[in-house]
Amino acid sequence: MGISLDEKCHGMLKQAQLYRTEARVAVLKVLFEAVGPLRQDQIAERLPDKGRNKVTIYRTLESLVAVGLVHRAFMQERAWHFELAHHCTDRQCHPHFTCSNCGTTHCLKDFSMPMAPRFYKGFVIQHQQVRLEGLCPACA
Amino acid sequence: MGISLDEKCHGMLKQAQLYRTEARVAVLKVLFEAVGPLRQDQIAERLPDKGRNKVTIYRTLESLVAVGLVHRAFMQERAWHFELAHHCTDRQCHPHFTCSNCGTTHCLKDFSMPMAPRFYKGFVIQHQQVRLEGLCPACA
DNA sequence: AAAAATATGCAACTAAGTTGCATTTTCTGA
DNA sequence: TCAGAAAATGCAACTTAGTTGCATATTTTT
Repeated sequence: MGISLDEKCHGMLKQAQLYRTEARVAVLKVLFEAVGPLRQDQIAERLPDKGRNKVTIYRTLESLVAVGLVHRAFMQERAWHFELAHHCTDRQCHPHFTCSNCGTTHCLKDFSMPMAPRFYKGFVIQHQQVRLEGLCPACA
Repeated sequence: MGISLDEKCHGMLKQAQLYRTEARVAVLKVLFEAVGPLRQDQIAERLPDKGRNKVTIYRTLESLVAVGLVHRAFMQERAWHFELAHHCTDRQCHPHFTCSNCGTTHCLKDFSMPMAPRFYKGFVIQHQQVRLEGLCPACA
């Protein structure tokens, strides 16, 4: 048996040299359990402390993004979506798949998208992000 | 010598069965001349009629998006960015490149990104969108 | 040229996110 | 182990990006 989710979150915060606050641990745990990127309000409703102020949640996310533990995912919906960065490499974030039928978004964590070349007409390509659309297994 | 930009825009609107209004023609022309996706306010300031209401611009863009002449681009920013759809195929929008140094975004119109497979673990992949980051020719 | 269809502008509104500031919590080191 | 420094939290007020309802104006159709 490995370490608990709590311990894992504590370790991540320690390593990032961030204060271990209730809000940070709780937000990390929510993101660990999510199947796809979440908005602030979706995170809020999954938090144990229901009355948590939205400013705190935004600032918590901001601090986690700043140290690279969390990413802001695509924003096709007018709101930021947050997710753990642990399945992303330096050169590529894991791709996201959005079902055009049911609308849900999945992280394709173990899918490896072909990479763009490193150079193109004077552009130096360092990082790529991919968004896929189609039908999810449930709707296909 | 080919047809003028005006005539081109008129033709596009006719084909899409949209009324040919000053706002639509002007917005299309702005998008034709842009080097990358633009926000509503960036479009507004490039319009000949400076006092054009933002609601009109949004509704104009909405109608152009509805008929497929314009796309909302895949960007990492809080505001929507619009661009002509004429370099996109059914399976893929042309990729966007954002320079991490100067911040400008370029449409890589003739760049052909490798495609994702059509099927993956039960997902049917119909469309892909790619965002690249790195250094643009001017900053590299 | 009149009627029908559609687009425009205004004011007021909403959703998502941000800022300033006073208070509370977390960490550090004597 | 506790005092003080550093950082996080909550509140209220604000900003930005986009939307809605409705009266008026423009475009197309007949």
